[in-house]
This record gives sequence, structure tokens and C-alpha cells, in this order.
Amino acid sequence: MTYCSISEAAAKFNISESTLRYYEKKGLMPLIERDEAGRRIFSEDQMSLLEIVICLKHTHMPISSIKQYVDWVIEGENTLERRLEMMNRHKQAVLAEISVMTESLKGIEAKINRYLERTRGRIEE
Amino acid sequence: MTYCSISEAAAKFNISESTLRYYEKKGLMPLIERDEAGRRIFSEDQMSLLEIVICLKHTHMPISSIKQYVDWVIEGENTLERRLEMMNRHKQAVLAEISVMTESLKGIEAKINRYLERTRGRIEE
DNA sequence: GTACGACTTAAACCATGGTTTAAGTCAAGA
DNA sequence: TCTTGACTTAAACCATGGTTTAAGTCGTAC
Repeated sequence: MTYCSISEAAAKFNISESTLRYYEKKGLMPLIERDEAGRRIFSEDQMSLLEIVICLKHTHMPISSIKQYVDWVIEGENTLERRLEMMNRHKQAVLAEISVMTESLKGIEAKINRYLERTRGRIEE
Repeated sequence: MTYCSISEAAAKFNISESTLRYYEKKGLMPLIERDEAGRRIFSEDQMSLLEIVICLKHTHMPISSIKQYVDWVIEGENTLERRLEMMNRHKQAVLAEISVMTESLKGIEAKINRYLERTRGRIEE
């Protein structure tokens, strides 16, 4: 098994080391092992967990909810249905947010088009 | 011209009245008129401005940048190019964010599918 | 052996984006 | 006239999500 240092883990997901420490403190990354010198070492399992944590972050799930999810992962098999339901709900929330952003983007593009017409008008005149 | 009260404006965009007052204080909604009693009244022009402000909010533009944009709107014609460039940049940022969210959503959907298989497996056994 | 870089901790600090509170004004209806 | 509801203000308060600081511990390269 290959282990990662905190700097490698941070680089891999393009976050800062202090953010990783903060996530551990908040319970998003429990059970991180340490080497003899007390330094964090990230196993492949931890890196997989971190990957899904980062997915949830990128889709704006609050830290408190990610913690709930991770707690259920640690708890084991009998939380499978709850995790499934949580992920389904979250998926719907993400689709809704993407939809709001896409709609708002249309308004912004309309603005851009009017600005294009107006600056074109000024250049031709 | 039809004017809106703060409660009507808030209802129209589904935000709270205090958020509207906060936006005015932060300079996102300058030049709001008042009636004889000192209450805010929103003209159609103000409602149009509010609409684009809300679009920018929904696409996660920070308040400080929205203020810059609104300042340029107030300043007039000679800021057209800057506004156009700002909106173009913002459009690219929004597309990038939607793309990150869409990619992360794939990871979440993969999780959902594995959970579906696992819960199905448990039910069949 | 010593200097350096990578790591550790706890606690303080920060920006962002509002929300809440307290105290007051005003218009309209009973 | 008195009360009610919708509004006003400034200032205090809050949650979220980190970042920064200070002080210290290792391991390795010179």
C-alpha cells in the first residue's frame, strides 16, 4: 500500500494543507493514520474518501452534512439506505442549483448581447 | 410607472426585505427612491437592475464585484466596454463552475449506483 | 552538530453574506 | 383616539469555511 503525505494529498486535490487539517478536525477525514513522527499519512482508502468529500464540497454540500455522511460510512453496512437516500437528495439539489445557474447565465448572456450591439453601434457611428 | 414596495420587491425575487436593505447599503441598489413617508419604492428600472443583480448572485459573483458592475452602470456609456468584458469573464467563470459541478455530480451518481447494487444485493440474499 | 524544510498543535484571526434586535415613525381601520 | 401592521434606522450578532500565527518537533543534507 502506498501512503501519501499531507502535502501530496493537498496537491492531488488542489487544496491547502491547512484545509486538510481543518477537515480532519471537523470530522470529514476521521481515522487518518500517523507515522512514527506523528505525521499524517493517507492510505488509498483515505484518498478515496477524500475524493468523495471533495465531490461533495464542489457541489456545495455543507461541512455538517458531509460529516453526517462520513459518520455513516464509518458506522458501516446498516447505514447504506440512509447514505443512498442522502446522495439521492443531494443529487436533486445539485441538479436544481445547476438549473438556477444555467437560467441566470441566460440573463447574463442577454446582457452581453445588448452590450455587443451598443458597442458595435458606437463603433459604426 | 408602477412602483414596488420593499415587500413586493422581496417577494418577487424570493429574498428577504433585510437582504434588500443590505444590498442597498452595500451599493448594489443605489438611487432607490422614497415616498413621502421615507419608505423605499422600486421603479421598473430598479426592478430591472435588481433582476440582473440577482442573476449575478445566483451565479456566485461576490458582492464587491457586483458593486463594481453597478457603479459602472451608474457611471454611464463610457464604461460599456468594461461592463462587457466583466460579463464575458464572468460567463466563463460560471461555465467553469457548472463544469466542475457536473463532473462532481458524476462521482456522486457513481456512488449512488454502487449503493443501489449493494442494497439490491442485500435484499436478494 | 547544525541548519533546513516539512511537519505538528491550539488558538486566534479573518472575510463573506447576511439576520436579528431595539427603538421609532407613519397610515389606516375599529 | 388608539391600535395594528408595514415600514424605517444603526448596530449588534451570527454561521460558514477556512487561514494565519506562534511555538515546537523531527529527519536529512551539508
